[in-house]
Amino acid sequence: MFIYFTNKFYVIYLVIMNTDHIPSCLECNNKTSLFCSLDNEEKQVLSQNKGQNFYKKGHVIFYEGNYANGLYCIYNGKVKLSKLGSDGKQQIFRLSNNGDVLGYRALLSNEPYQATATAIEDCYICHISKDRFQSILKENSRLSWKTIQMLSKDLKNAEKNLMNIVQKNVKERVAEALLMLVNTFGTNDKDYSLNVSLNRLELSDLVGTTSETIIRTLSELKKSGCIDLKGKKIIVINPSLLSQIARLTD
Amino acid sequence: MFIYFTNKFYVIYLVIMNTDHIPSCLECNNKTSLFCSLDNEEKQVLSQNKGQNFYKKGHVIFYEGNYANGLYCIYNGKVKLSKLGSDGKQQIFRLSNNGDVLGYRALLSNEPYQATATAIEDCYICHISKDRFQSILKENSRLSWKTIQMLSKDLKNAEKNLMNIVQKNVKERVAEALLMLVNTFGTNDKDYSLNVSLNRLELSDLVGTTSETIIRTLSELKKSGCIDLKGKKIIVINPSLLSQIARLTD
DNA sequence: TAAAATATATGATATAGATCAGTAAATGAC
DNA sequence: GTCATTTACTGATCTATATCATATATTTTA
Repeated sequence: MFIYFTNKFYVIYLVIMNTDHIPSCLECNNKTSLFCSLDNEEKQVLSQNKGQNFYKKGHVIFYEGNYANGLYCIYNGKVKLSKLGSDGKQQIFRLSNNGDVLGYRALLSNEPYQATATAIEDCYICHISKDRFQSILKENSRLSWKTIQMLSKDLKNAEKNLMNIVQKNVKERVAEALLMLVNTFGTNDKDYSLNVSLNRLELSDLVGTTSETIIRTLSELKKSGCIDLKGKKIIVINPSLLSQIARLTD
Repeated sequence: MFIYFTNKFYVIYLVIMNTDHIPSCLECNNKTSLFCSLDNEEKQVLSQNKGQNFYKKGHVIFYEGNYANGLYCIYNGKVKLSKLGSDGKQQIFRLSNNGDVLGYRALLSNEPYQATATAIEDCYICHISKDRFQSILKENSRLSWKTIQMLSKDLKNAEKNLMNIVQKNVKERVAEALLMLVNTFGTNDKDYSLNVSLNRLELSDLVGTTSETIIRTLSELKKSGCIDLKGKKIIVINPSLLSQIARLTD
């Protein structure tokens, strides 16, 4: 249950999936998590002292510069990881979904978070204590292996992003980002629109440009028949044309 | 011994540090390598079937797109890791020095190399077989831990690079790159010039710009008294001014 | 519902840095 | 030492995209 105050009224959100209902790691239904390879006993250990929190859309899970005392694991929801530049402009590094783990890089290298994690929709997120994670990590070679795999994947993506931003123009990058969003979050069953709510500013933070340029580029892509725009909603009509524009096919 | 052919003559390079002289991992004098935490027995295992090769400046150690069947470890020398964009322009991701490990990301995630490794000076590089590395990795939690640390560090750098390229202008990026080069490779004892030989094109590939722009920026930095230029050699005179220009102090 | 606030869209202008073109200097061949 | 090749440098344009300004549409508040 979540109480939300406006100026004169207060509204009680009665959310169907309450934090009380987040199960132990043993019963977690996310099938792609870092911890899926653990056996029941280890999952039990991991679950001890597990924190479970609700984050409303727009709220911050952790801030750049703070120190990690644990690991976040998204039970349900979507999160953006971004870093604020000295000129106030954000850069989004990664978007995370159900089952994804947050803040592990900082925890592993024992440094402050170098990015801020913000809920881009209402989220239920578990918090696993540093000690429990590290004790399992030291003993369990499957978990270290999975951690290594996860880091490798993220490193590869980070290098690919760098490459893209240097070598591709905005239109190509936007096209690629849209395809990534479809891949990561899928589309709405009813109107086939992208299943993430990112506004134009956030899209520009993801692509590394400005909101005006994103807007112009989106309408250009609409004209060429790749996508359709219904208000802030984006519908990918022709993914193969998009991937051609993104130069993913050569 | 290395034989080098020119048009009409052939020259015999008699190199003082011959490949025959690369010791087993047990006697390796690199103190910062990934494998330093291993005990003698494990180092012995690692050394079995170890390949040892000489790479002349400019020669390629492995190519983007090929599959890894092992791990490279620099005994002595300097290497650049770069990726070729579709327009023919390179991007340098990382520069490696004595004791550094190459190609582990591809090995760990069992994917083709996504970057090309090229010697930027004459190198002696060991090659450790995939099997031996992975068998030790599975058993030895200290090695997995160090691997995780290494990946975390690289991931952090990759994200920092992305941030820099989006948020900083060329002058700031050049200043930062020069400081990084001093940090990583140090300076020549005689003339205090940078202890790496990168030409202007390679510098531009590192910073993510063109050689003309690098040249203009270097001469600008020379005018403001940060650096001095002697031919292709670069001498950092005022590092604190450089780090101010790079906006590393705020 | 209307009013206010916020987000999206579009047009005009500015600019960092790429590209093109050519000269000068350094390096290497023999 | 001389010629040839490569690399460094300089100047003149050009262009993608940021920035500024303003209008329109959508969402939120009450």
